[in-house]
Amino acid sequence: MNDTSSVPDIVISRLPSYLQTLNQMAKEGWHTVSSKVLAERVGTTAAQIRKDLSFFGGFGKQGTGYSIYHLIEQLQKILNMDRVWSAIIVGAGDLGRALARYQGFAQRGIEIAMLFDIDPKIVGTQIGSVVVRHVDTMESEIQKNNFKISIITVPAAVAQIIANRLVEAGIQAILNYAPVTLIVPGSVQLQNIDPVLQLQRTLYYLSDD
Amino acid sequence: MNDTSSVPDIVISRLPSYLQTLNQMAKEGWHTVSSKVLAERVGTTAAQIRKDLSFFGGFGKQGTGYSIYHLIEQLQKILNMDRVWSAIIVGAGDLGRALARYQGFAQRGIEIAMLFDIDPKIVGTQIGSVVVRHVDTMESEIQKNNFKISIITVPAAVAQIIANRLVEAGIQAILNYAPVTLIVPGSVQLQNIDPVLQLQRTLYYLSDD
DNA sequence: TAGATTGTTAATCGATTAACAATC
DNA sequence: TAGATTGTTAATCGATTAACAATC
Repeated sequence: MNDTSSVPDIVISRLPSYLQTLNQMAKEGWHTVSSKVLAERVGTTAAQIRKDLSFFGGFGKQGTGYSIYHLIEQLQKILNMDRVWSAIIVGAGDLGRALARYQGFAQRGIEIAMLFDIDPKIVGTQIGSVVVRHVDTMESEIQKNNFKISIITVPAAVAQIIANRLVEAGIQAILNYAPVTLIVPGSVQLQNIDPVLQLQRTLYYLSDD
Repeated sequence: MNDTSSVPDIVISRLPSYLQTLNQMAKEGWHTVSSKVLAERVGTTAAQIRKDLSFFGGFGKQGTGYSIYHLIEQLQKILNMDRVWSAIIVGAGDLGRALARYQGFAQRGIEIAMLFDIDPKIVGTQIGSVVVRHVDTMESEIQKNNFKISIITVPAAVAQIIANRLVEAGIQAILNYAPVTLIVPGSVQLQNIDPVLQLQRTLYYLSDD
């Protein structure tokens, strides 16, 4: 997953949540924040935040902390978030349609550009701001528009087939909602969302009434 | 989060995915599996699987591997998954409704028992197999039915307030879809799902065309 | 028996935390 | 200046991996 870079994967994975909290604090009117205060809001430790940021340079001032505006700007640049990314959704079932209408993507820099499905009955219908396209046109649209990001919301049984086609067409990041372990090349970023799996992780700790 | 137990949290968090793969293999007709083969399917290493399982005892046979049926049974018992758990959903927007209709919960042992919302226009309407109830009745239903698990799909602005009310009413596990960092007592299991955050984690690795 | 594979111990690796000199 | 807080180094902690005797 992480070949050349010297920054650990786990550090990268924490930066977006720092950014989210910083944006929230900016909206609340803060201008400056110490690693201690930021850590409390994020739910981590001051040392970890300073360590994580130090992989990319020194963004703070001793005695004062960090300029929130400046840190947001820097983190966005580091994470390639200083631009809008287009994403496509494959599978226009309940979940795919709910995601297509979800405003949170556009609000945070991800544009849902297209939505694909195989069912001729829904191909052509409007969901949110996009029209459902037939999945047979998926590869050509990916290549024509140079899409790099795809969200998979098809049934588990066909998720791997779709993933193969996406990778073949040039997709570099996949957010998979199907409850299966997808196999993709190491060069492709794979993130999984399975609410059932996440709930199952908590059951061990629950008291049986 | 993990007070008394000697089993690391991270081990517990991997067991449900082992179980998922074992169930898949059972459906494909396998009866026995080695740690090596299971590891390949799960996407981990044989050593890690054997180490993880060894926290709970010896489930395999040298030279043969593991009986899939037996291992499934044992893991389900360990994870408190040898029963059906009821969960409630708070927030009947697009996402809450999509989750209420999602068959994957029931198929894997989670029953969506109730769905709450504050909007009088949708209270009383049927979504999947449940009727939307007013959120004012949430606490009393939690206590009456002894619900332990809740899914939060309300807007970010009210997610913390809802979380507080859920915890106060006795909920022990929360699956949060709102894009905010919730503060809950250490005794409450919190899992977050934020698709935007997960996609942002991948942008760092994408090549800009 | 010979081959395969477990469960476990020891070695390695990597991540987190603590501490503090530097400095705003 | 005195107090606060950074960036970084070293110490600690915990998780993963490797190795292998035990044994099916």
